Amino acid sequence: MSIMTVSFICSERSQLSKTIPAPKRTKPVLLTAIGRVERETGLAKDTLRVWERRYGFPKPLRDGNGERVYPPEQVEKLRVIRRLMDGGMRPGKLVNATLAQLSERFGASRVEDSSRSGEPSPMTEYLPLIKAREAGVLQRQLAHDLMRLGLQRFVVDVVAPLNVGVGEAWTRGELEVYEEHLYSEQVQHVLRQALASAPRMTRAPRLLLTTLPGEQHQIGLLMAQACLAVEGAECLSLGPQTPARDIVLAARAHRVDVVGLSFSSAIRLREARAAVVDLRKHLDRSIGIWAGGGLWAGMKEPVAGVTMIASLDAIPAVLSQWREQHSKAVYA
Amino acid sequence: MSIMTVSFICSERSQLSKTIPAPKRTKPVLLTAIGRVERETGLAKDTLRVWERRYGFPKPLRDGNGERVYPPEQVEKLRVIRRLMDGGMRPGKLVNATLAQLSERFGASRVEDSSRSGEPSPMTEYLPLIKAREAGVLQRQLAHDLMRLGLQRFVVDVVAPLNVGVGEAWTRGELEVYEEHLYSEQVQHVLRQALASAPRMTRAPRLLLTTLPGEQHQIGLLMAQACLAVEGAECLSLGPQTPARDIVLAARAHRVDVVGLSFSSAIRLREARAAVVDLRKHLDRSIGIWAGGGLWAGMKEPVAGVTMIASLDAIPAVLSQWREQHSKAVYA
DNA sequence: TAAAATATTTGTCATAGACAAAAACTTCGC
DNA sequence: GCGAAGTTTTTGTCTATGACAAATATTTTA
Repeated sequence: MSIMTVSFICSERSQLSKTIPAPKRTKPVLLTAIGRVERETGLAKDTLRVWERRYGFPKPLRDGNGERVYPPEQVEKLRVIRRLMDGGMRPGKLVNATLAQLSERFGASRVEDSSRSGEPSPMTEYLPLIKAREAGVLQRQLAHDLMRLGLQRFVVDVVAPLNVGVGEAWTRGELEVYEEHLYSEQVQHVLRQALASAPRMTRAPRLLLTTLPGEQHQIGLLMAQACLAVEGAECLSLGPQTPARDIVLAARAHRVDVVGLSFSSAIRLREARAAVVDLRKHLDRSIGIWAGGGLWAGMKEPVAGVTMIASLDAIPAVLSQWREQHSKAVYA
Repeated sequence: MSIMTVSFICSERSQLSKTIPAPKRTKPVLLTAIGRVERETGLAKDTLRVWERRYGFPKPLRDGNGERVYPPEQVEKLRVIRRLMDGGMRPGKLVNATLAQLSERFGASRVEDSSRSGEPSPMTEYLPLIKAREAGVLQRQLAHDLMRLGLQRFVVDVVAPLNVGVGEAWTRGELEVYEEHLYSEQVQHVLRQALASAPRMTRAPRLLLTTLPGEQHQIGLLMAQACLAVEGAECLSLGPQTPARDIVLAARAHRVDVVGLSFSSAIRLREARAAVVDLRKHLDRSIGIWAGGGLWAGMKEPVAGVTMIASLDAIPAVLSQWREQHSKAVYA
């Protein structure tokens, strides 16, 4: 699954493309099997079954083989519940509410951030652009801010708060998934372009950047890469979702000084902690681990041998600290 | 899970970064719970349990609660089996072989492609660069070929065969996962830069590009975007893994003419087919669906109302056919 | 030799019970 | 009233075994 075998090549010319013109008619009621519901909602099969047992929802129909088939309303409600849970609510209070009642709760998520009207948040400027579905305008505005502020400030003052804001807006039900996808794609585009034109540094430390399996979000990675590049660190990105074993192999092969990992808030703190602890066990002691992402701010007990970086702001300090500690041993 | 809540911001300055210097010592035998094995190997929990029951492998230890804990050798063997299965072999023949025996079978995958020495395949040129772990050199070589050939030919003649070759080399055990990750990252980088400098077209058809949930590979998407951009089609990419429901919403909101989906060979044909059929049911009839990816070449029965594009070569033809069919109705 | 029929392999789904970690709630001491 | 400590509830994930249908392999038939 994690490996690419994209093959756009095939031998027979006659089969390169085929279309059948007439779309066939099917009955309008579309039922979804449990496997697909899992993929669509992100709720594990076990969870769906145990909810049914405990709360009586979802209550799927059964097909000829006694297998669950979920009508679209239930899938939709599950999707909404999932959203609210990502915002911190608990399923027991949600499953027996009607869709209308659930919608009311969207506003209940923390709204204080955007209403703190003192400083003009990037959200007030960008949210309309995202909602207006103007990809071109959005991208130009981002590029403009990048030019105006420089890469470092652009990432810290614009992109980072925007990510938080977009995530919150989504939790409140103000943004569709596809709007968030589109936003994400535009930001990535601008960041990658900026990184391409940044001069390639070869100063220590050498960093290997990636995310662990399950963490799909590339933006955190790109933001970190940008901040590190500005400070002159040599970055090597593997993209998202590298298995721990391969991180260890890659770190050795490329002789990096530090492995940098990015975590979004979509991952639960406990799992993230366990994964980092695991990596620390396997990775050579001489290689540092820097774990970045806002979720670490909420952690009580730090992990031994791992530097938690809860804010991009902290990157320069961490970098110079590393350089100070290693300057005597290596260069002096 | 599919939503970004990356938050690199936190309120307390004092907690922005924290390190504990001394890595604690733990016993060297590391056991893995079934959930993590699923994530690491891509084999579903149900599958792991049913293999244990049927074939006697894997045979995990049990912890205090009677839960399975897998020693690293077994996880490693599962990883190898998974690889060989991706190459078309069946688990029943593999699980009871030793690791050494399994390694022998790597060569059994199709090798004819690379050995067809008549034409100089891009693989012969690039594989050493990937193995040499020279990210910079690799990227420069790609950029050079891009300049030399132009975007269209670069994608069709270099990137596409390279993807196939890298996938096959990985199946044969010649490439590590992290080498493939690194390759993928460099290619993406070059493609995105090329796309950025390509002029923005506004000719019909308007396309919405994305992949379905479960399909993570962005390269196919980028290659398609490149080929379409060259032909002047207006592309809007949502990035990977947009749920079907959100594709429908986005297609309506952005008033696109066609939804383009990319599929890598990592996904099974049957599942891909089912997903496309499902999308066709939900999407407005007036909006076309183009499904790209080599796996379609092996399909017997096409899906009604969906254009299967098994090769990037075919994109220009499909485009001009679309334009011909729609020129009378819209522009004349 | 190709197509059709049969057999095997294989992944996924079902049931229901159990348990531990996290969250929520209660009590206690200051 | 407030924070720490203890108790209860909630919740996700795990266990076990049985079943079945789709995919693949094998044999039989034309």
